[in-house]
Amino acid sequence: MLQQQPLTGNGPSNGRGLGMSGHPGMHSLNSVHQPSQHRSDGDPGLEGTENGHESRRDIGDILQQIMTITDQSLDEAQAKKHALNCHRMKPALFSVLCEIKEKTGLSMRNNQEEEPQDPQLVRLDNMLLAEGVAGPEKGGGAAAAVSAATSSGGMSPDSSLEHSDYKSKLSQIRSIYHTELEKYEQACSEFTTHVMNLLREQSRTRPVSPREIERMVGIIHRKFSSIQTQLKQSTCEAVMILRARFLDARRKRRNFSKQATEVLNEYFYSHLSNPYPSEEAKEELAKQCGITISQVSNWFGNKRIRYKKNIGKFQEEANIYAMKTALVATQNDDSPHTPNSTGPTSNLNQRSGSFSLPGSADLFLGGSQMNGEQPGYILGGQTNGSWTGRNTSPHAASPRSDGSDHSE
DNA sequence: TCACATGATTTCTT
DNA sequence: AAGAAATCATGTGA
Repeated sequence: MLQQQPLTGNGPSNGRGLGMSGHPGMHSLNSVHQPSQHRSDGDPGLEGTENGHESRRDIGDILQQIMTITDQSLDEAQAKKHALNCHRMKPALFSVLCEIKEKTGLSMRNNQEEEPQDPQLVRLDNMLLAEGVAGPEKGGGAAAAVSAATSSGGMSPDSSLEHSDYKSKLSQIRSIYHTELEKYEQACSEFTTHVMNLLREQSRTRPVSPREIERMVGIIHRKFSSIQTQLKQSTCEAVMILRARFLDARRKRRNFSKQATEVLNEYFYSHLSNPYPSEEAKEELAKQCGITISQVSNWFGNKRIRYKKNIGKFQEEANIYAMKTALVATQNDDSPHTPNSTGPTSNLNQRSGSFSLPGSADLFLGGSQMNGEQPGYILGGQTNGSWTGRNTSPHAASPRSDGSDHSE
């Protein structure tokens, strides 16, 4: 480690002090602490004279006063400050400080670099904007979240309640955020003004450039903006929690509408030999039922497994849908010019092309009661009561795609 | 409150 | 990756 230089010394090569030549009082300033050194360097200066002693005492006093100014009461300090301002040595001190500043100023200038905008802050800002917390009052994330949530399960009657609850909570967060932000901004500007006033006042006794004031303002703003970042962070967290809760609430199981279940059941029972809707059919069903494709898939998955597990239980339901579809088909037969306009499944039938009309083997459920026994004819050739011949793709090997699936 | 229905999720199989 | 099967969690009606 380097040996620290004695604070009071000029240093081995710094006999010139801090470039104080030309200022009559400066030699004395140095000599306050090191009179013996100065006396021996042959510089006549002011030493040894009455005047010199007096000046030395003056400067010493001034420095002493400056050093102890923080220990004094405000009134006392104010008085001292006034005295200092009026002191005859003040201009000298001021110009010394100017010179020192000139020398040290270079390093300060290098610190003026504009900091790039904090990416985290940018992210937070973007998020708050997207969530509708920052920026314009309406629309934005609230609507987006609501639509995202509702798209996965259709709009149930009470969803509007939850929706408004979400919105009110979000606007609560929003108002708190804006209040706090305003408070911070106000505090920031108050503090900035205060500091600027202080610096302006100080500029009477020490050199304070406008640029320096500007720099100080920048520092204050950065400090306050870090507080604002924290506020933004907390707000984002609150929004995330609210949103998660809202979406969780939406995720709660909700029975599909009667009409949706009917559409799905009609498809299921009219394709009983191969109840595996294609992607296209799923899409169409989803559209008709106001649910998502994955919900259609879930429904068919559940239906297949539950049907298979307890065919007897579903027999009645199967018959009802078979009759229904048969009725629709009969009506279609009666009015051949509007063949696809009657039932919910007509579109699907048309779409898939091979889906059958009345008399389809799928619909031939017969009147005989199954008593819970496995109805082989319902399940077509898969007499083990399972469609799980998944070695053939359900879609590709659609039983009626070749018109041969009439055996049930 | 309970049993059952039902939509969703998870794990495993093909 | 799609589907089967098991399971979970909630809705619903008695």
